[in-house]
Amino acid sequence: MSESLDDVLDHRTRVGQARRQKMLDRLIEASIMVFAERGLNGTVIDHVVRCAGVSRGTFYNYFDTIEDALETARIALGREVVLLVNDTVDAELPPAKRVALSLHVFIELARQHSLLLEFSARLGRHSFSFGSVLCQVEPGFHADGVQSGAFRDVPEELILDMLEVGTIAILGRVMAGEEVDVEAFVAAMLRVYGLGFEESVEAAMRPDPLVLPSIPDDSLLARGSVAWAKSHP
Amino acid sequence: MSESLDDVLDHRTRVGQARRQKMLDRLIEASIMVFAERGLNGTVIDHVVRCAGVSRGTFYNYFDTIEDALETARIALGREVVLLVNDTVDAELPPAKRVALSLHVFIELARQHSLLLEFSARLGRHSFSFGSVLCQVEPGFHADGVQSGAFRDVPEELILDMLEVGTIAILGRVMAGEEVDVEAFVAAMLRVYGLGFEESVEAAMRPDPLVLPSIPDDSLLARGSVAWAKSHP
Amino acid sequence: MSESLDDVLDHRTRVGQARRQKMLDRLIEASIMVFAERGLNGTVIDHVVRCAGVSRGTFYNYFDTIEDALETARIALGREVVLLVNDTVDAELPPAKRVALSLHVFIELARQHSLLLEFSARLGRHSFSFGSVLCQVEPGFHADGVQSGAFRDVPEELILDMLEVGTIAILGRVMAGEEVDVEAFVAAMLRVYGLGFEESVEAAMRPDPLVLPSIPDDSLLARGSVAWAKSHP
Amino acid sequence: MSESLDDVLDHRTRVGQARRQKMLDRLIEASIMVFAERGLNGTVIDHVVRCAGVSRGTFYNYFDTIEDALETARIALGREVVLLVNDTVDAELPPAKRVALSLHVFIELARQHSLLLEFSARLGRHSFSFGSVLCQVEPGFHADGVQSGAFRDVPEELILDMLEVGTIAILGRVMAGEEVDVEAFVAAMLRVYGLGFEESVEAAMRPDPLVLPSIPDDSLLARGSVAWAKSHP
DNA sequence: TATGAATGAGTGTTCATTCAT
DNA sequence: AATGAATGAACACTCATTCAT
Repeated sequence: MSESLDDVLDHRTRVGQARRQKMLDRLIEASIMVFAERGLNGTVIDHVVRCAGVSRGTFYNYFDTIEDALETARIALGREVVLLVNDTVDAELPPAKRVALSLHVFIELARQHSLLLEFSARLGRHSFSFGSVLCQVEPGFHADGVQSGAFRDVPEELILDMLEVGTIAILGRVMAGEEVDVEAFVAAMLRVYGLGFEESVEAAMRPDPLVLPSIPDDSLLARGSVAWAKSHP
Repeated sequence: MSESLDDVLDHRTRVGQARRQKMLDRLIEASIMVFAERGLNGTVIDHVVRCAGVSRGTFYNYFDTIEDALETARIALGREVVLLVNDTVDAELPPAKRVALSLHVFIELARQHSLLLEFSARLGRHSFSFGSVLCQVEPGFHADGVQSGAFRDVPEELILDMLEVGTIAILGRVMAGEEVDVEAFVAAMLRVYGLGFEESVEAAMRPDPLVLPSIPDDSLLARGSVAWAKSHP
Repeated sequence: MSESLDDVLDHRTRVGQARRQKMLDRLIEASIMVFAERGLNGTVIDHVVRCAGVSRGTFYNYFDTIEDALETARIALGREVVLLVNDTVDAELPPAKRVALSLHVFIELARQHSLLLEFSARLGRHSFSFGSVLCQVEPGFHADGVQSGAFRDVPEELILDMLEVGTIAILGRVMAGEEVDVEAFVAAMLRVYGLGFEESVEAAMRPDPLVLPSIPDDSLLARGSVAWAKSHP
Repeated sequence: MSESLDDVLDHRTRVGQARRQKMLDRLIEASIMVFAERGLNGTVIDHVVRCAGVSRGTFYNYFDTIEDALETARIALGREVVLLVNDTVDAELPPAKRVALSLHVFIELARQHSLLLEFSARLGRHSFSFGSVLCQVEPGFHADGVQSGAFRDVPEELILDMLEVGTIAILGRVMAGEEVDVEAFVAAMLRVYGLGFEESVEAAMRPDPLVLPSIPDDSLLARGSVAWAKSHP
């Protein structure tokens, strides 16, 4: 019936932290949108705070620099994407199929969410990259593939580099509205892994239908896409 | 013994044009150096004019914006590199060998001229790219390769994209001082073209000794490297 | 056995006041330390509250502005120093001796407590001053000295000015780590009072040993010095 | 009848330098006025540029920081004052008389030019000081005085300190509109030098009439005073 | 054509102050 | 009374661009 002092303090602490987290989310969401729209060198702190509808000073309560905001945003968005891709790709598939499917899912995800597409394409290596997504989804994956004979012995950092910059290049073309032969790209990536031509083409085929992960309503991607749609009619 | 008025005017015009060209060269050289050092977003007009030893106003007599200066600089430097690579690579070699050799020459050229290395690696796709070098060296090359069966039928823009961003990624690692397995990279690129693994490894081997083009003393690369060496001891 | 309502309220009031006083002391101590460290224009409210380990808002419950905090701090510290000096200087000594001894004690006190030294030297006339110390220790002292023939008839505010700014200048040199001839300074001050050269030199001699006041453990100076020592190793 | 290229360049150079010097003077004059009005911590770059009627950017073409502007201003104004005082004080006078006269002239100068008064009083030791004026007017002066027996052997830095902070204190009172006994102050300063009381009083007497230096119309002091008068009716 | 001073919009950063909890 | 997040005015500094000489 009556609260102790501790209860009160605890309550305050909890409420305070929740509010803080909420503001942080708001800023992150705004950062993602602005960076997606204007790229790394086109966005300034003012854009972010205006998009978030908060004051200049508030930004500095959460970040030190605009790069810091980007860093935080890309980590948050990257984590979500990793989980989504992870949910979709069956761990039992053979390595080449898994790489191919991951790529297809990631690219299709970007196709369907311009927010993600523009964020990735415009920030390039300053965004989280498909390479890092793959690494986080399955560390040790490349070594296993080599050992099982699915892949050839190609330096891992070379593969990750090519996956990363290759995906960025593809997304750039998608963003530009070009027709893109995604299967050809995926096949090329598999050949970087060491697959032969026919194998690569075979494994790169896109499943039909391509099953996409379901996106929680309160995810950055969902909320961001809604806001994005409003401002990009 | 005496000159006509026309002669005089003509002489003046010629002298004027020569002076203008000289100033332009000076600004281009300065631009290359500054962009190589500070990248796209780190360089401002002041850096260029101070490096060239001219006044602010002069810059605007030759360029509209700093991006304009970069554009001019990359075209000039790109043209030189195209010629150099062209000089070195024997047009009689089989297609895969020619791609491989071009890549080796280009990368080695960059290795030996930090100016070129840093310009390419730091500017990335804002620099001229290896892809465009290859296109200019031999347009129609890819189609011929496909027709002759040397390459498989892979979309040309995909290949050029991968060559471009792949080379940039490799140069980035070289610039960072990392050990880079260039042959593995070249082989991967050849597999993008559709070669099988063994063929790709075979064709990607770097000739020993690798013959580099001789660089004219009055080229941008030569003059720039000298100036570069002075300021980067 | 049971308390009346009045008793309860009274108790609450007393407890509340004690708590308030405690917080005030904490803020004053923090203010002294921060101002000693960063001077008048280098310190902002945040420094004080962080040093005191309280929240921003609390500051405003006790002070209106940062200058207000300084004012309160200097008065509190000034009062302590006055008492300390007063304790040490024998009221029976002849006037010149008393001035000289006060100066020696004050300067030595500052020498031994960097907190006091830096607070005084860095804040200058925004600190409490030796002049005001003397005034509070013995009002009417100057007039008495003149009447008794110990001092000449020199405008009192002139003397206080010179004592104040002179002491600050000396402390500045001490803080800077210079060798300072304190006796020469004291003699000069006595000559401002009107003493002849030889007299001034004679009266300015520092007693050996110089007896310093004992500093209560719960004084600002003692507590501040302990905290100061922790943060200035 | 015709100019050579060299002549043209030379002319341009001279014109350019003259213009630059003029703008510098304008900024210095504005700096002096603003600092005199608002003190060290009250003035910001905007005040100076608005007072000078130029743009923000222009300030940075001449100074790095506001402190830099102050430094430049104090040196310029200090130099003028040194010359003025120097012009007035007869080098043949005995040392004590010279010190006394210098002080009288300086203080009277400040009295008659509020610009100088407020600049000195408000900036305190951040202004040029009387001590430094004296040093520049006659280096070696103190040592000579000691050797000739006019002064006693008192540490020179002590004397300069006292002259400096003492003069500032006096000017502060003058600025505040108080009645100030300047002769008593001068006498006190002479006693710091080691003079006996009667000698000090005798030598400190202000000549009547006190001859002041004539101030050139294009001096900072003259121009500044005119501008000052306009804005301080 | 070359010069370089002047401009001012744009941006980052600080910090006193308010206020809901 | 204590907290600390939010605010926004104030200020420093940069840099592309213009223009008189």
